[in-house]
Amino acid sequence: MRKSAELRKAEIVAAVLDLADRIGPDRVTTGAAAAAVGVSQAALFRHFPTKAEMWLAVADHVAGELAIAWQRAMTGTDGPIDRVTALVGAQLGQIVSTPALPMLLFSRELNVGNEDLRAAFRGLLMKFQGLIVTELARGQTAGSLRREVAPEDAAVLLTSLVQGMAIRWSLGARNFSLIGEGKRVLEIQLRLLTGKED
Amino acid sequence: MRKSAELRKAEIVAAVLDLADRIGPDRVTTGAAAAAVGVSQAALFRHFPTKAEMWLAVADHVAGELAIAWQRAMTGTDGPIDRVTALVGAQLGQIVSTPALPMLLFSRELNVGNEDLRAAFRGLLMKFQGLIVTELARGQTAGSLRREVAPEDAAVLLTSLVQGMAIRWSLGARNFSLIGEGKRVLEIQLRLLTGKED
DNA sequence: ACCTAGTAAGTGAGCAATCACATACTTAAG
DNA sequence: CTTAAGTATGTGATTGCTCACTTACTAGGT
Repeated sequence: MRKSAELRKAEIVAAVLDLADRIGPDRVTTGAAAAAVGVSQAALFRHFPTKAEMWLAVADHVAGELAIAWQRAMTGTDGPIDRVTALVGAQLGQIVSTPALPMLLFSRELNVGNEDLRAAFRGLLMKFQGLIVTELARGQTAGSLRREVAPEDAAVLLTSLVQGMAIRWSLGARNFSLIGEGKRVLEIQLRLLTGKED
Repeated sequence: MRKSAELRKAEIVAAVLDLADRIGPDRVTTGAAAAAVGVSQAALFRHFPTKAEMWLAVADHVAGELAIAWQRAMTGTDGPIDRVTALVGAQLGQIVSTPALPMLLFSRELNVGNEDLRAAFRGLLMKFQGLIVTELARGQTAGSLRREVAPEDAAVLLTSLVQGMAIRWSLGARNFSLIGEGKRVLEIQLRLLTGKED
């Protein structure tokens, strides 16, 4: 069947993400992606000049989805601590709906000899970290975060938590709710950071 | 030059780990590993029947090194909190001396269709987690860990910290001292967990 | 008529694994 | 102590396979 290029590209990107989750990013071949979409392998190269460009499109898509989720988290909440909770929740939600995300971020496979892609993903991580630091700093001046912990260090603890939970979920046959468990542990960490004993 | 099989195997394992770090585990070909050792590609199959068996030997080596490091951490310290510090420090040290470790542990590439290897690495993670939980539980009965945090949850926070720092170090061109920064952030987290304000 | 999305059939490169053969060590007999 | 047989480690060439990417050609939409 013939479809518009835009639609096909989106289909391909979705298929690549799905395959990356199931078999690992580096095992995603052009043939496998094409078969998942239902076209010939050669058809892929109508839409992307090289496989590397295809991955860049995937990165673009992921970056867009993350930006939307972060935006929603920021506008839907008041107060720094609530915002941090929402940001972490958004991140966990994105991981659940795009389970290949941790592997894409953490596997060097894709990034070796693909500097653009590497930079794209690193930029995403740093942006998230930056949002968290900003909110924590705001929280500290408002008195809701312990004074003796630097916002940067607290942000490291929180982003590590997301990564740790994601990896645990990814490796461990996904036998628990990432969002549920993540939020539970996040609350523990936030209680430690705010000093509240509620 | 001719060498004993034992020596060669060790050389190959070391070369594989080095290559895995530099180009990514999945890009380690038998040819590349052989070249790194200085023998022909065919020679590899004198020492390992298949490439998969070669990776199992790598896993064995890594597991041995980790076990030694943990053992040293446990016997060299008294008191639960010091032991946790030493265990985390040992883990960070192993990552520095075997930088491919996080990728091996967290990348699904190698593990898909290689269930033995996957099980080997997952077992290592669980063993580490178990050691931490045990020490934290001991610390809690001794009163040095806050009562309201379950040892399992605290262990998740601590192992996540290791993973988060390792990933940050791995992605970020290694432009900081993993051990130095890791221990600094670990101390912050431990202060939060113990409730000590020293 | 003309572009656009598609295809079938390649091409060359890189891969794990095999094979026939070579050369260094080990061991046991004379 | 020498030497011949046997074994352990190594090699170059090759095989069968998969991959990204190309080329020549085709059909649907406007």
